[in-house]
Amino acid sequence: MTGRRRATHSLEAVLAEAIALLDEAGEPALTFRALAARLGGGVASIYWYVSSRDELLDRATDEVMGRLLEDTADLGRGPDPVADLRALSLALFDEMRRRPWFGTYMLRNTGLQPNSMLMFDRLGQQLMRLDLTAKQQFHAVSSLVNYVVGVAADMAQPPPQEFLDSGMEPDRFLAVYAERWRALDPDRYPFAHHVADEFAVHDDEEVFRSGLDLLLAGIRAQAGR
Amino acid sequence: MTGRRRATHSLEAVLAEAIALLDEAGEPALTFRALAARLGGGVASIYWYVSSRDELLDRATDEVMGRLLEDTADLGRGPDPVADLRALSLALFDEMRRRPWFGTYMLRNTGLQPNSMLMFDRLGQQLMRLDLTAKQQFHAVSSLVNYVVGVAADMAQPPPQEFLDSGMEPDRFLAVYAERWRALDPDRYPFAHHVADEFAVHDDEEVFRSGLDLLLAGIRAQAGR
DNA sequence: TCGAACCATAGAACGCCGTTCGATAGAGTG
DNA sequence: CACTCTATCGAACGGCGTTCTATGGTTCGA
Repeated sequence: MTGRRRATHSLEAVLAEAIALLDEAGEPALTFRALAARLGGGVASIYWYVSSRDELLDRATDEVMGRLLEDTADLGRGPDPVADLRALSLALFDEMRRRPWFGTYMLRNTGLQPNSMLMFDRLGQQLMRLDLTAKQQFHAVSSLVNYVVGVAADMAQPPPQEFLDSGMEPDRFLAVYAERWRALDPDRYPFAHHVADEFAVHDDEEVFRSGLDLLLAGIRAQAGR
Repeated sequence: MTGRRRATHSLEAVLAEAIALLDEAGEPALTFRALAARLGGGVASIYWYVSSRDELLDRATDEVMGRLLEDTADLGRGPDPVADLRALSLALFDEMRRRPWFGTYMLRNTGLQPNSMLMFDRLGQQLMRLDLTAKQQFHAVSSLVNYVVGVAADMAQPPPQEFLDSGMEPDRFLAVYAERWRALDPDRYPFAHHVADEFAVHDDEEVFRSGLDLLLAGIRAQAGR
């Protein structure tokens, strides 16, 4: 009944607001001060739930991965393991495009988050259905995960400051870059000229898929089917 | 003849010391204060040569890429374009393993550094020797570069703090992780158990090569040779 | 030889960050 | 009611990138 003088939090609320902050403005926007302001409390309170910024990012990442696992729970039971591998990879990639910070942090994370490990295992389980040695399976999953995470992290980079400042639409953005490719010395950069038109109209997801399919084709060939 | 009262720098010296700092202690170690101390001058002086920390990293990265281009100038004239592609990719990967910060920054960098662009073009020139459409060529190079940079960045992550603190040798490190895999619930993590032994003895470079060869096999198949 | 113009250097400060410390409000318990 | 334990918070610390302003040192025309 007396007016509340102090805010009250919970780990769930902290993670939820942290993820919201990350989604809205990217990784650099997640500061303890911004987070505290959102929670309506003081900075130091957050340390009750989380012992460092790194752990906060860790937990946020694992939380998102957990949701992704739920959303894709049905993938992995199809007749063709390679098709399941593809579907899972695409789901992962989609999430990383939706949340650039997610992919970037996956890359940094070397630890053993429960849900990331579960995702790794689900991919591996598909490989176990193929006729490959354990070593081949391990290599295949590693390559695949590294490819997905690496490419997603790469493509998730925000456009340089100069474009954010100019308020240009993202579509024009590619065109401007293609123009720069064409402006290069053709003798030194023959390939850039050769593919400038492709670059100008390319779709990141399609590029991702084409590399993914190259990898999957290789895996399929190794397994002899 | 009179004692020098002020330090004197140059862009070359700034870049050289910055690279030395990065090589010795990684990206976080590159601070303007540490760099100024090395150069024997004040912090603000560095801004005469470079307008921000980002530009400093940019220039350092491009400098390293320039040297790498020189060192590998002979690659790219062999009879088999795919073999050249492979050799270039391995050279890139090696450099990124030697300099973790280099790979990590390549990932972040979306801009148009002259030497990175040259490397991209040299890879692309190999693709031009294959019988593929421009679109296929563009996709293939993108996939390849993304794979190399992504995987290298992933593998370049330093071991977690707990290991640095414990003073454990890097070899034991893998073994400890493998032990953790084995300690997981076998019903929830069947694949982790299945490949724990492989993981315990794996070699990052071999894993990289196996994925690279999957990609290259796919490209070769596309080109019909 | 002098002084103006310019290049390069640097000290000090600003604002932001993650993190720590100590105080304390409020809920639960006898 | 007193005691304990949980959770909250204001204030401060040290380090960071960056900026401002002053000034040392050099060059060069008159």
